[in-house]
Amino acid sequence: MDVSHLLDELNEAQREAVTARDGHVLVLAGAGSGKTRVLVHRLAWLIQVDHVSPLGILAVTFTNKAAGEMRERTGQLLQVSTRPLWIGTFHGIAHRLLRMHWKEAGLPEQFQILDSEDQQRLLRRIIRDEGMDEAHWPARQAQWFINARKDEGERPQHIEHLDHPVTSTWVHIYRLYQDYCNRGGLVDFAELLLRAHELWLEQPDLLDHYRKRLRHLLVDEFQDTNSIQYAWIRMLAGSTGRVFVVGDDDQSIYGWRGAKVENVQLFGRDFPDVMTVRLEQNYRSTGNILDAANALIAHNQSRMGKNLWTAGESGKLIQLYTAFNEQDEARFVVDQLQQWLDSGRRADDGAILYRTTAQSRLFEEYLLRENIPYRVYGGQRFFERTEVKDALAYLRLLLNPNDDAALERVINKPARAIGEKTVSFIRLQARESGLTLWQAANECLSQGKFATRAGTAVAAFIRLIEDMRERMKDWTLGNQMQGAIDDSNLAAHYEKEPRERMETRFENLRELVNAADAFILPQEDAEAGLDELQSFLSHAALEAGETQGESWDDCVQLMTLHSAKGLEFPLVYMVGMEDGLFPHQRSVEDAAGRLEEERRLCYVGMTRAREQLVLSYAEIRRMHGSENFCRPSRFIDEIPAEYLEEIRPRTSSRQPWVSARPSPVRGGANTEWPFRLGQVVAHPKFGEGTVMSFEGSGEHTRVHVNFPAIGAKWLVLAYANLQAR
DNA sequence: TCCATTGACGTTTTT
DNA sequence: CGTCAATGGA
Repeated sequence: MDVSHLLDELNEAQREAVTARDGHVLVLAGAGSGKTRVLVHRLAWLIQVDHVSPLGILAVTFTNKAAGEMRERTGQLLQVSTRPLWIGTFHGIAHRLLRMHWKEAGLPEQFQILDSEDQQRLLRRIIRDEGMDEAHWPARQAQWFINARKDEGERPQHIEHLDHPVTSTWVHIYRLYQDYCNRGGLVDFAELLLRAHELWLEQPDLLDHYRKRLRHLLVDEFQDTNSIQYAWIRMLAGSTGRVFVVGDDDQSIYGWRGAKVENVQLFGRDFPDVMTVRLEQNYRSTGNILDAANALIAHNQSRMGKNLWTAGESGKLIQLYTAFNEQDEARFVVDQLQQWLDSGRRADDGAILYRTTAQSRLFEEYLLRENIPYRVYGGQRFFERTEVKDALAYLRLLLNPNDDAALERVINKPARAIGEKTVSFIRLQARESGLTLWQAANECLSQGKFATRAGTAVAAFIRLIEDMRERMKDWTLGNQMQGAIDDSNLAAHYEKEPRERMETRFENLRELVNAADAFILPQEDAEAGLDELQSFLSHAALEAGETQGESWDDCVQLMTLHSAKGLEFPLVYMVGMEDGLFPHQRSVEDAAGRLEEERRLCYVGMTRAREQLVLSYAEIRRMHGSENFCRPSRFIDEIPAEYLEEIRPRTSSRQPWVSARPSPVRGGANTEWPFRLGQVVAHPKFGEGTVMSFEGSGEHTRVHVNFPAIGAKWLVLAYANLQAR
């Protein structure tokens, strides 16, 4: 068979990976080195050359977008249907397994997926019911604890150090929460993975079946896998499966949410005969950008090592702008973008990348003022909107009235005289008898435990749900959706809101009905035994949809560095390049490789740029209400000067502060600061440290000093007794 | 039950 | 400074 069309468009390293004959393959794919291309060609190669049945291949990604792209491009390349191929996200695949084997997994058939908002609300509820102080035991932290444990594959009984009072409290909450979920048939995101893993652990026959069927496993973004995902892959592979993973340890930026870069190294140890292929030729950026990025990332100690190169030109130098303050920074970026547009380039060629979401505000303001169209990534997704989740909660109750999360959400929405008092009474009953809220409410009714008015209201709600279920059981999904919105009279609830808000809500509800109308039960969901409604609800949870229906075309792109991963733009601004902001203070303080992860984030940002990269930082930034004197990011210092071109602010003579680069900032006209930023000072107790910033004035002046031994500390200048060195 | 004021807090995000 | 959630008076 002629396979030249599969190989022609690949370079040597890519070809080596795609055509690997046996064993496992680890592809270390640098930024812009054609990672997706390799994955897609590998799929095609397996099918067309090795004649592997598409049914025997599983390809896993992290995001729905990546999964869709892989399926799409594979279809284009192969010119055959990709439907039999199992391509999906870890969560999507775990979900499908659990649907097919709900009995073996110990789940009710109508189990529902809990998104993180649902999860947090449920936890807040539990913590309150326990009579615990929410300020001391925030639901957010409980959520973090539980998900982190689940990501490590741990159940409450597996967690040690129960003698530690804080840990044991969280374990207690974990246990209560899991009981709630089990009673109501609720599965959170982490639980999907953990259950899927346990399913195989406890059902060797089932595992064996899948091992025999799925001989080829492909994993995208391997550096982002967490412990349970890695364990899941290992288990499925067994000793017969062949695993092909693609990743880049230098682009691992999700350690804080459980990703384990170590898995990249572990892979070579845990799997025998791993062939490692490095993709280092970059097809995206200019030489200068790549050289600068290489130099930066070389400062990381723990890496597998890689050096990007390009056959293209070295291109323009990286521009560095020292802004007077954050307004000046925004003004500079927006002015330059305007020039870019004036020169005939497109707005969506440009991207502004920042470390924290809050930074977008000022740029939006200036872009708006200059009438430059822009789009902010992130933010709320369609299926996460309040009104959408409210309407879906009614449908969830039709399927599974024991869904406490859904019931809590809508039992009094719109107001139907079931106030906090009645609800907490039901909760108490449920807790005492180990029932779900729905069961407890029915119980209370039949035993006449409610006061007359409350009883009538609760009975009416129960009847509402049961009538809906009865009436709508044969309706189309779209009609069910519309019916649920109408019968519940949700509109009454939003009508009390401000006009504009109400209108958006109604608009979104109409869109929801449209989405339900247009929904086609996917074949794979049908195979897993789902009906339309179940499938629709699962989709709503697993792929929350586009951020906005907003027009996508020709807008400047604003996003965090994290969300920029995987994207590319001709013109990239990395703004707020200041120590404390980027790298973020929290990452500098916590030890344990956090700084290296920040550096990787910087590397990710730089390698998004195709033609021109612009870095900027502000000398003074207002944060949390007070002015901060900033030091340029250490990452700027790590980029060799030969790749940088400094752009001076307009008229430097008018400025009260001298630029921090190359010489450090000086107190200038202000004599209140006896030290320079970056100066080494000595503290009687903490030893020597570096001055990072000042805050406040007069006797309130505080100074931020980084002590190598103990970390960074804020000191009140008047008391600290610091000596210059 | 509702809006308005107050207060706490202040990385990163997908599923 | 700006946001969000919780509290409390009408």
